[in-house]
Amino acid sequence: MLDTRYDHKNLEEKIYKLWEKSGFFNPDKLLNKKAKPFTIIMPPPNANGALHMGHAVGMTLQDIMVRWNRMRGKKTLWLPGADHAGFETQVVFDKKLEKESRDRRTIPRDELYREIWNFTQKNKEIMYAQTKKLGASCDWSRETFTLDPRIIDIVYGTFEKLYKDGLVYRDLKVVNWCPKHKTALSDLEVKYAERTDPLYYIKYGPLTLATVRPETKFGDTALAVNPKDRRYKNFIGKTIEARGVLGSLKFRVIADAAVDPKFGTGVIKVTPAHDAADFEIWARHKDEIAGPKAVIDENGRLNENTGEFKGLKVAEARGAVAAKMKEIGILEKMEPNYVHQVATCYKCGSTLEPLPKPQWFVKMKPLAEPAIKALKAKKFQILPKRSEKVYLHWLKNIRDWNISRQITWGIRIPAWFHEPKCIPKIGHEKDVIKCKEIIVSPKEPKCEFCDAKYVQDPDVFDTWFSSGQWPYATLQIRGSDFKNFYPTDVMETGYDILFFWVARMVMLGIYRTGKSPFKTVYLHGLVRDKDRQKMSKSRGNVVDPLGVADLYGTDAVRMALTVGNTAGNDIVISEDKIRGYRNFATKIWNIARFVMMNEVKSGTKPKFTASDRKNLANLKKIKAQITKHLERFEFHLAAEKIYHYIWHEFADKIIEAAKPRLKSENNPDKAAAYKTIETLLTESIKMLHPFMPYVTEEIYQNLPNRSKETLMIENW
RNA sequence: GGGCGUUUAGCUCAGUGGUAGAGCGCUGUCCUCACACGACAGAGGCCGCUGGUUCGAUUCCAGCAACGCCCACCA
Repeated sequence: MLDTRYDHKNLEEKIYKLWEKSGFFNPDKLLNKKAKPFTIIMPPPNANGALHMGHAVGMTLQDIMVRWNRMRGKKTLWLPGADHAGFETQVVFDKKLEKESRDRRTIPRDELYREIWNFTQKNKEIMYAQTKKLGASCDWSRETFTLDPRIIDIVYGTFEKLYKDGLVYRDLKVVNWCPKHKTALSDLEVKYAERTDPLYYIKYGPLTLATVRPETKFGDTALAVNPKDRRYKNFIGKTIEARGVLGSLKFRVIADAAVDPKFGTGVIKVTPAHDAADFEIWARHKDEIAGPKAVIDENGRLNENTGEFKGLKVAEARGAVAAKMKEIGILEKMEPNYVHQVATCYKCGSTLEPLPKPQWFVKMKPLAEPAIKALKAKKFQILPKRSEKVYLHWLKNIRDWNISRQITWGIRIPAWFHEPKCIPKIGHEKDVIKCKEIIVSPKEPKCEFCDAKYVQDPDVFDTWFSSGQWPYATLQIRGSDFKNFYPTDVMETGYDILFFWVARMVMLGIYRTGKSPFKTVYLHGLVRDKDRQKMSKSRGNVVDPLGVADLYGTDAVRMALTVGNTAGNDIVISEDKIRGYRNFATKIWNIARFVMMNEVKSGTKPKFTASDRKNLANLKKIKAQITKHLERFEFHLAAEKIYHYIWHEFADKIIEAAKPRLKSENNPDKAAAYKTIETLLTESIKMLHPFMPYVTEEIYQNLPNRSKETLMIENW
């Protein structure tokens, strides 16, 4: 006889092992080879820490879909993995180094790489153990790390193809430079913050202009006005003489439509080295004005082009330069409270320094077009539906993607630069002009014409460039998986990475395979604490999903994360809610206990009453409703309905009504009462299994007559 | 400057063109032999505001307000 309490602590591990041993996590074990596939590629968690509640939400929803489809007889593959998470992991590891008073830039590359490798492998194992504890029924035989050599091969192949197709190029642009992390970032990794700064009005000879960044004036190469601005019509094309902080200067006044006549005085200074917009203005007027002249270095300090200000940090230099301007009488006025948006690093919040740097860029328009078409042609859908508009808007306005990162951790870019010295091979003295400056190749190239070495680009890819290829890459590295499981059915992930990851998977997936990598994208919300705060390590409000699972059982945590959780909306988690579903686990456990206690051994032929038949028919109706909810990705409604049915219909009404009949002597009526609740129990735990797999499986294992090895493979 | 979301019971959230739901909390009675992590009974909501459509709106439409989020090279 079962105990009065379901003992999750001692049973969960045992049950998971039972599932693993059964082999049914692997779709190849399925006997029906003609079964339709159902595939989910698990978003690989970053191997730089433990799983958090957000992961638990994703794992739960994915496992619900996977278990349900497996029970429906589909050839179900859920492929797990882990992400090396380039920049994110580098940041975590840099902090660790900082605590040990070490600096990544002074550690030999190979050594540092090995250290971080070991760090991620350790984290990976912890994460996998946590994933198992959450009950995830994924196929561990296909587990893949994003730095698997076979994956890197595919990523390199994509880069080479993009290069050949002219969709990847190296160019000098003003990029988002984080002076703390000392790397460029993509536009998506920029977080704009509102700041209140002084707006300085500075005299440039006869003209006055407004700027918040007087410290960059040493890099000015021109002044610009709007071509339609009548006030300055006579200045266009002229050169004006101005008194500068370091002596007198001459600037040409150019006309460019990008200048807003309503801002400040309608005149701006053009500083191509330290402002992306100015850089583009220069690009349009290359023959008229000088190009980027850097005055700020990678550490965010003024360089040798700034005279006495050399070595000052940008923030310090600003006031110092302004003071000097005031002293020499070129500071006309200052508005102290100018509110504007400043680009900051999404990780550390440092003000980003726009710096001119040669980087690798992906040309996005040609990749975005098919991704837009695919959605419009309903090749895939995004839930919630409203995020489709967000997706389309982003793709329509997409800009080229900087995929170079100046860090160690990641997949090194397979590009090689020709050494400066060029000693021709004998007989090729005239050919050396044909030596290629850059060669894209996974292996070190040799020059045909000279003995120069090629040196590999020290930079690594933006992680999202490789994880953007995850669905097809993970399937292409193994036998006939690609043929059997691609395109996948569902991509389940958080809405916060719609652009970072989902859109890029669609673009790269279509580019390499011709097909969208998935049919449905389901975006879940962010998990918040009871005060609606976003959970984060820096806030210190993270609830460890494994900790509460230890307390109340994984099933309770999963159920609490499912009920009330709708696509695209944030979810608030509280211990009270989890405790409530722990009570539900106990309830279903005791229902099972009651049914088993009242077992009527077969022998007496049951005589079903009208209400027995009604109850059995009603169950089918409920099940059809649950099925419909699951088909529509309404996990919250399905979970709530099952909960309500089991507790308030099955237990409260049907079982209560059956009690007197079960107390009578052995007869056809008693047999019918038993048979009815036995059937309802079996069906209930089947319906509940995708949501609360452990307790239902344990009940199933104790059932007097079960037909399958595990509940996991019962027929839905 | 664009776009989006939310506003329903004390709290956190589901839901619906026609008597309003869940978890936790609250009140009362029961330690009745499945379950006190329980049973039964109950209190508690002008379903943000204003207009419109409709026989009828919390649900559809428009406007407004509050809170929140995303996107954006106005220096």
